[in-house]
Amino acid sequence: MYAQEPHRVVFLIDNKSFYASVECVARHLNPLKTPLVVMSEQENTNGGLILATSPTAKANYGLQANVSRQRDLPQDPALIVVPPRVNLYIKRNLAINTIFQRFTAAGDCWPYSIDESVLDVTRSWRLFGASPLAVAKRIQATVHRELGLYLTIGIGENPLQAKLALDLFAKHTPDLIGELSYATFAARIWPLTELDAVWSIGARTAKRLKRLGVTSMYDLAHLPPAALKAEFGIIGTQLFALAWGVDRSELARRIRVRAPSIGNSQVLPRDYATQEEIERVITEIAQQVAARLRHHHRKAGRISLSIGFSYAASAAEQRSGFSHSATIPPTNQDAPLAAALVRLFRKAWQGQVVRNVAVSTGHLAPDVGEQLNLLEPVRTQLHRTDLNRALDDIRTRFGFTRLVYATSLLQGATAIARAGLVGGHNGGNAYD
DNA sequence: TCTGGGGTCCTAGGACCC
DNA sequence: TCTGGGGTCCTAGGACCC
Repeated sequence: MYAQEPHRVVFLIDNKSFYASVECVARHLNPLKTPLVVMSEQENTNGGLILATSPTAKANYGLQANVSRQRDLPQDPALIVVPPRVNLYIKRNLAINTIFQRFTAAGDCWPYSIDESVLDVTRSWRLFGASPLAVAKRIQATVHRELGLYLTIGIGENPLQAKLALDLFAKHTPDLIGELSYATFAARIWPLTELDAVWSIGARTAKRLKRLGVTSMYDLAHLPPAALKAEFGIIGTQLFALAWGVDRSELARRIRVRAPSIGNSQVLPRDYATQEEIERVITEIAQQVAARLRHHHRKAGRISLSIGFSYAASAAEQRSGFSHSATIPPTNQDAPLAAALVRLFRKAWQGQVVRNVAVSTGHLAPDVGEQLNLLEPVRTQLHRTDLNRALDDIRTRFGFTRLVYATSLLQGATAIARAGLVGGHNGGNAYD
């Protein structure tokens, strides 16, 4: 019955407890045997946010559930707690993907996030082993030998199967490899009852499915497609395909981003009540976003401002905040961007106490030309431009936004209070 | 998950056009 | 305007992922 579907050999590879493992290796400790957590402590993280937990830390301290706060950590000096070095993780990610490209053509390897990649090895796996499984083991061994890191690998006949094999099986087996195929899909997936453990089903969708009487993947696969479509629209069609392991998307097409955007957001370290204070933050974030636009050689033709209220204000207002957007003459300059955002804010704000500010830009268009400045050696500036161009090329090719973090390596000292943070966390030394 | 951050995609109603 | 119907774009909000 699956004869018409694509039959590829797809690997979805991720790094076991990536940030924590990188930190272990950097300390000459075994990533699988060392209890270590990576904790980000910023002014607004309310004591500390846990970004990563090593397998041993999970096992020895009962941290199986998603522990995300410092207050949930046991007080034990044996548990190593370290700050994040996001720039170092980006470098390791690039090194890992360089290794992957020994096993595929460059065009068949897609970085998916800072610790995940998709490899289509349909055309190349026979060069490296007797079976896809053997090739997966060889990739694991190579990365472990050269970088000390452990890979988890999902194998499937399409990207969806590889992803589910990774999430649902590979992470729970000793060899850290999981396999799914059209032939095994039903037997392995349909018994699952924890629907929101399945990629693309979140808590909300799981709840709605429960209301429809769906308590397992089997139920989902056997609901009339028309009923799913009526309840969920296009998402319903996607859920039906999900339940049958069908994924007709081609990787190259899947990767293309339809509506790219660049933005920054912040949970404020405390409640902000005055217009002046709030607008100061909006302006700062606008400047940060404008700088990123310039680094990417982009201008934005559209801006969006999202304001999250404090909990008290949310309760009083019966809504958690507001979000508005506007089309603007394309720009990547601080002043017009900030002015447009402040205008949006004044139009919509009615005095509510604010805790979250998000600025996003879209309708991105190429910005041609780069103005050299007089303060830095020309070589430095040209090097920066080249590096940005290379990163832009990667992003254009792979379409994946995680790589934007890398440009933060280049931002250096700015007047912005959070300069040096990458994705809101400590970047560490770029050249570690 | 009483506040991390950066993203993408989909929906539904309204505006507007022919 | 006691008004048909199809199509597109815009916008705010929702959902999900890493």
